[in-house]
Amino acid sequence: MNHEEQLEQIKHRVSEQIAENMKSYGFPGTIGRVIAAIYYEGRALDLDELAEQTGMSKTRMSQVLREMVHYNIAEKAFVRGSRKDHYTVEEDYYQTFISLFTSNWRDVVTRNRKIESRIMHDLKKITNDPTATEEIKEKAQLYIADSKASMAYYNWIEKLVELFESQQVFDIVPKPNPDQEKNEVPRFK
Amino acid sequence: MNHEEQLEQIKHRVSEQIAENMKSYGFPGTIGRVIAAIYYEGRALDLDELAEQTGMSKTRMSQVLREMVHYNIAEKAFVRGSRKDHYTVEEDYYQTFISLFTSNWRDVVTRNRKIESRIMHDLKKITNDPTATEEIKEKAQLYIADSKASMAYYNWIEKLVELFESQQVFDIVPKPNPDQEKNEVPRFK
DNA sequence: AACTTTATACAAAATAAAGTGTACGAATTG
DNA sequence: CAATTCGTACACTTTATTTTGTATAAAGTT
Repeated sequence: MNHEEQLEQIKHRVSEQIAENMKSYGFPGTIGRVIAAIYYEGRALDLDELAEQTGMSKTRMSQVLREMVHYNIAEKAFVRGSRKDHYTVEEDYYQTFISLFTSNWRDVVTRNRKIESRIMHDLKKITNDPTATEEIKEKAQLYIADSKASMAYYNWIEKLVELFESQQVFDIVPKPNPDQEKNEVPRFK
Repeated sequence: MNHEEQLEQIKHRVSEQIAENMKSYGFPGTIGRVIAAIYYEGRALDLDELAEQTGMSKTRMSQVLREMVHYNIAEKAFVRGSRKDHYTVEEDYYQTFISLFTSNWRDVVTRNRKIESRIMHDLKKITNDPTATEEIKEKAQLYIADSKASMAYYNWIEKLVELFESQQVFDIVPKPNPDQEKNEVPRFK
């Protein structure tokens, strides 16, 4: 294996590594391959190019990029002279990490608040029902307390999301070595 | 549907809700059902009881509980007079949240450090190879910079894990309403 | 030591998720 | 306005994960 091939192979290993990380985080590995492809090309790619680079179908690219846009880790880039959609990805690792988790957590909070409020409604109907026994009402009261505690917990997650999204987290846990390492965002290629 | 049944149905909805959350976080939904079952019973349960409560096979319970112990969200509880394994779960939502993510992130950091160090080794071999062209060496040098940046990033994640595990995160994002809500840990049942 | 009881390894089945190919509608071009 | 290009909806296939059933090993009991 010559040097050129060795470097290609390393690109491939990095790509797979990122894919594995995405899987660990509960996202499709293909997201990782897309990130790597765009990183290494160093420019916005269109769906055909991405399909080519990742060895996936164009259909799949369409799906994955939509997911990535939803998670705020990719965005359409305007490329003059082409009517294809081109995509760039967030190039700051830290930001990608933050976006993945915060958008996920935010979705969870939204969903759970809806469910909790419906449950709370049903429980209150029981505690206000004159035909319900004392025993039942007591139990319902306990569940109401649980539900309130859950709501408080979702508020906490929301606050946590804000800590990350506001970048305040970097005041608490600073990015390492801002002088020894390059100060700019790490870029591939 | 009578009141008793309504309360049962709410338990079931909460159970499914937690299951969905686990799926969102990239973990099997069954973990959520186990948490709910033990919460609602209010005591350590054995594998047979858990299988019964969650409607899963005993085999699956064995697997899931092992996973949960690995993620630090369940532990074996000693129950005198029984030789079955009994399990309790972490009852503090916040702690469960923290454990799930930190153990996951920690695994990612460990795995990636190993891979990066192997990649770094291969790249250094190229930069030190007298038969390699200048162009190749330059490219390798760029990849080395990338790899260093990645390492720094994994250090950051590790620090983030420490922020959560040390409970310091609660100094930054406090648990809400420590007086209005009950001060103790929320408990089901 | 034979008999239970319990947990889990292993293979197979069921379910869920990822990925593909065709087809169609919207936008663009000639 | 016919022809082309592009993205994606939809139905389908493939692959991966979850879950089960059987079999076995380890530990406890008689």
